[in-house]
Amino acid sequence: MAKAGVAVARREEVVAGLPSPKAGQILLAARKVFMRDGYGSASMDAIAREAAVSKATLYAHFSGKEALFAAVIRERCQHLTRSLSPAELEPLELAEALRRVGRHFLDLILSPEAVAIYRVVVAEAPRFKELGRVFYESGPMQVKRSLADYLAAAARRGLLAVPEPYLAAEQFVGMLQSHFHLMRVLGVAGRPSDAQIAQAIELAVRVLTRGYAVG
Amino acid sequence: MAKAGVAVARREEVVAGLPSPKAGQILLAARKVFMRDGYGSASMDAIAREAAVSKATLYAHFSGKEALFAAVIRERCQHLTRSLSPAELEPLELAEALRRVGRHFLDLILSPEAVAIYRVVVAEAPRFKELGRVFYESGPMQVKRSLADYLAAAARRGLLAVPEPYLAAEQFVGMLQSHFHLMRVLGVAGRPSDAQIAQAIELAVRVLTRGYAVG
DNA sequence: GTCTATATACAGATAGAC
DNA sequence: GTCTATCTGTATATAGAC
Repeated sequence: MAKAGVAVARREEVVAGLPSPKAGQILLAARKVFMRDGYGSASMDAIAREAAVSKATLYAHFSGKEALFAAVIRERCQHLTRSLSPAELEPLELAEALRRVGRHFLDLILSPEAVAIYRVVVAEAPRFKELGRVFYESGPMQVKRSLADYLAAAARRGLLAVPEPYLAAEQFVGMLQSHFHLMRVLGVAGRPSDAQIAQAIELAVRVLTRGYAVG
Repeated sequence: MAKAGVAVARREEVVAGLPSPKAGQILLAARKVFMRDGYGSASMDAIAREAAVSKATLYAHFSGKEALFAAVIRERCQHLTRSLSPAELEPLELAEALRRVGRHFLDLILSPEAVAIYRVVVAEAPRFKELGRVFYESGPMQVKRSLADYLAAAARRGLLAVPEPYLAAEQFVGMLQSHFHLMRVLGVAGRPSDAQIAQAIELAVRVLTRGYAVG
């Protein structure tokens, strides 16, 4: 797929909030090429071909390769950010709320899009310093913060003894991540089965609740 | 440092087990350039310059850019692998043994070399499938395996109730990793302080031992 | 084996017609 | 704004002298 053939305008997906439709085409094509080839190996030619526009048009909308890359990353980070609201968790029993958070988190970080963006952001972090921060704050930090808020509330209700809620949240997501994310980003294994995910979540919930049990 | 000046032969470090001294120079230079620029942005010119040899010499020792990259990754993975022996852990008290493993693991994955190799391997994993496996098996898997062996032994001695030692090991290293590794590879934060590391280890040890406490 | 010099392709970026 | 055609530098890789 997407061999070196004649490029056709794609309308599979729309990038919202842009002045021109061409800018959306370009951003979508750039995303595809950057995610597939990485920043260094991606070429402006390939992006123009994929977007079905000329390179001149491409440069009319974005000042250069770096700016285009930054625009792609920012747009994707914004898109991938979907937090669980406290209102969704509050009525649930403790263990069930943690399961819900865990599943949401794993769905997020194991999706092909998230893995692809993780790869390029990590690879280019030394050269695009602010993009690493954008990624971290839009994704992992939000999940940890909302979980930390939930844990703090649970501690106030006497369900747990959590002196450092944010660190406990990091422990929880760390336990989940460890199982699958590394193997996924290294290409060693594909997406885990639902049963594997369920087992990992159960174990993490069990260790966290026992680890921070009251008394 | 390392601006576009006259290259000089470096002898800071020796790459062992190579037939020719030039091959060692080349491999060392390639490592430096690949880690700094990433695979896609690195050039054979830059590597030849850094190694203070001509490009023809470079191609006399390695068949091309891909082969050189693979050689660098394999050599580094081999070098970074240093496991804790079971004999070192056996005489220690449980919590102290876990602290020792935790500190060893964090020292390993937070070192500048490990972070640099992680970045390039993750970035190129889709195109160099076997290198992801080499990295995983030489680093994280070994640590988890030896920790799992220790946990299984502890369970046999009645110190813990660990039904799945390997998964428990993954939880432990995941809790530790979560705190720092992501921020480090994203360039959001530098190396954490000793106090931060000590706190993370204490929390992880506490949660794991309570989570898998007997009874 | 190692060099200098070069072949060949393609990169990012732009000029100028429309 | 968008295109075609092109400029200029640099990429990987190699030929041929020593």
